[in-house]
Amino acid sequence: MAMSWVNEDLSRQFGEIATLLKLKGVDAFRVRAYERAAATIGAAPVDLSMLDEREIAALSGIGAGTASKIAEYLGTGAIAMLERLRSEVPPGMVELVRVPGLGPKTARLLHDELGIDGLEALREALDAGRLEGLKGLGTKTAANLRDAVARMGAKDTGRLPAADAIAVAEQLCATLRTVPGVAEVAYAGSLRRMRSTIGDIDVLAAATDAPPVMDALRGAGTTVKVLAAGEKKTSVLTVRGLQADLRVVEAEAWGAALVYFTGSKAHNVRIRERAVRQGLTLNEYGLYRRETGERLASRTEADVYAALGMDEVPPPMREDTGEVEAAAAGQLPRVVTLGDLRGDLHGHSSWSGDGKATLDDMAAAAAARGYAYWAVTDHAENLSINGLSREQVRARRGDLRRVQETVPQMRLLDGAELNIGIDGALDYDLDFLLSFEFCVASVHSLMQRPAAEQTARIIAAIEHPAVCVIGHPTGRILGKRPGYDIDLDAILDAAVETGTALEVNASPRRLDLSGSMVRRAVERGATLAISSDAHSVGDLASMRYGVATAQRGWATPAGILNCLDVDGLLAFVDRKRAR
DNA sequence: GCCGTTTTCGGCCCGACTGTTTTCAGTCG
Repeated sequence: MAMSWVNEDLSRQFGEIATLLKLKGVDAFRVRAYERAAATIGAAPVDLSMLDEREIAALSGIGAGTASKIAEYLGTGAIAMLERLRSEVPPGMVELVRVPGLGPKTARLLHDELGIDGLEALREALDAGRLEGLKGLGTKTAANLRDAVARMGAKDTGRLPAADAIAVAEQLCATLRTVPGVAEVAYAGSLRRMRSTIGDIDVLAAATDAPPVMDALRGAGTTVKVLAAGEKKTSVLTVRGLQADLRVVEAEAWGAALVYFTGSKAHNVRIRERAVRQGLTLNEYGLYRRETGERLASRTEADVYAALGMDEVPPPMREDTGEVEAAAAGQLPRVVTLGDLRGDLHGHSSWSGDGKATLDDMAAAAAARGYAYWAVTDHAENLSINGLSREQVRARRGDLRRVQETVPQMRLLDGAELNIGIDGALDYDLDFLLSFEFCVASVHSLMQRPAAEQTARIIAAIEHPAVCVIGHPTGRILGKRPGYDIDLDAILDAAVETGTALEVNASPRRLDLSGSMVRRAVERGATLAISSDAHSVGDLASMRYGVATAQRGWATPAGILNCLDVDGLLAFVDRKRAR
């Protein structure tokens, strides 16, 4: 994607440096420094090519050495140190450490002793039984590696879209809640932080007796293979090639364990460093005074952060992208929460071909969520199968007036989700468009166009007086298709200039804008709309994933369109139209 | 390599599990 291509490439290159250094066996702290730099760069809300070397060195985790390498990359397009490392480390070793359970030490051993230079050579050596007998490697290790290599060849591997992982995780949690003696169960990890794709499922349980909970996981219907089973922790392979890790703790340690298990790893390392500087030590059982061993906090996450002298950090923000410093200074932004939302501005009824519930049912469910308004934005005429003709729009308006009577406490807004044509043209005509109360405009076709063309068509829609929100701005479907190429900064500038909002589509299949794009939008002062894009009653509950995604981008209620009350919202529409 | 309420050197988060070891190294998160 056009956005932050420089950052992504740099992040990848520093990640590769870290991997190669690890394979060379250098000091682990140096490796960690490069890993941290890669993470910082990958999450930076500003394109690094826009900054000078001093500003780059001011980023947390980036010092003079890394900054000069970044400058070198920006000047020459390459980092000489990386080129040198690539020539020094046999290429196949990078492939070897991708095998779960096979780390740098073993990779080095396999290469030096057996000449194994890649996955294929490892397979052959395993088949020939050549690993057994190597010092430190027995028959069990060989069998585990054989399994791991075989799994790598299977179809269902790698990260899953959040929507799929949520389904597995919730099923797992439900199973564990039925175990006697279990006080609390929650999923943590990247799922709780609401990353858009999920590598594994982390489940935490509080119970007086751990073994029955472990047994329940091993026996769960979703469990394919047990990878590790100890007193405090069990790891299994579940359906869809997803690993699930379960930790069981006493209820008194719940908060500390939740902090630990939610991560991110980088966030944990940073707050543990902070603890050490205060003469404390933090682990999954609590925050302790170093000298006396006295436990200062552990029951809730709020207790732990408070005892560290920090604001409590919402899980989606725990990525070590500045939140630790901000929370320590008491300056963490008060990010948007579900309770701040006054309505939902993108939803469908059965008037659209793809809507699965009637206007009555959708409106009743939206009202039951306590919304002050709900915009029904059925598809417009240019979406051939699902769209509404003008005749159907007029008929729906009659229906809308009738349904409005049934939900007196909530304002139903007569809306549409328009189609952005290849040249930026919209459905209907100007007068008809202005007869709607609220319009979202989205790209639904011709998604593989060059960035310049794609950007221009979206900006054309942004400039249209009837368009209040651009729906799912990048068009990505997680696990299925990447977003279209756009120049996000140009789109953000146009949105700010015209007073148009960009959507944070809350569907866990989309999460579009992404968290990092939200952060960029917030930096540039763009208005966002968090919308469920519900096609069914159940979809309305997806809003929480949109809120989490907005939190990942540090969005505050002040920048969210649907945190406004009805009057504020309608004033926003009027201002846009007056331009 | 980074960093500072130990501030330009000397530290750097902490624990669980496995396998192959008789006390611990390697890997993972």
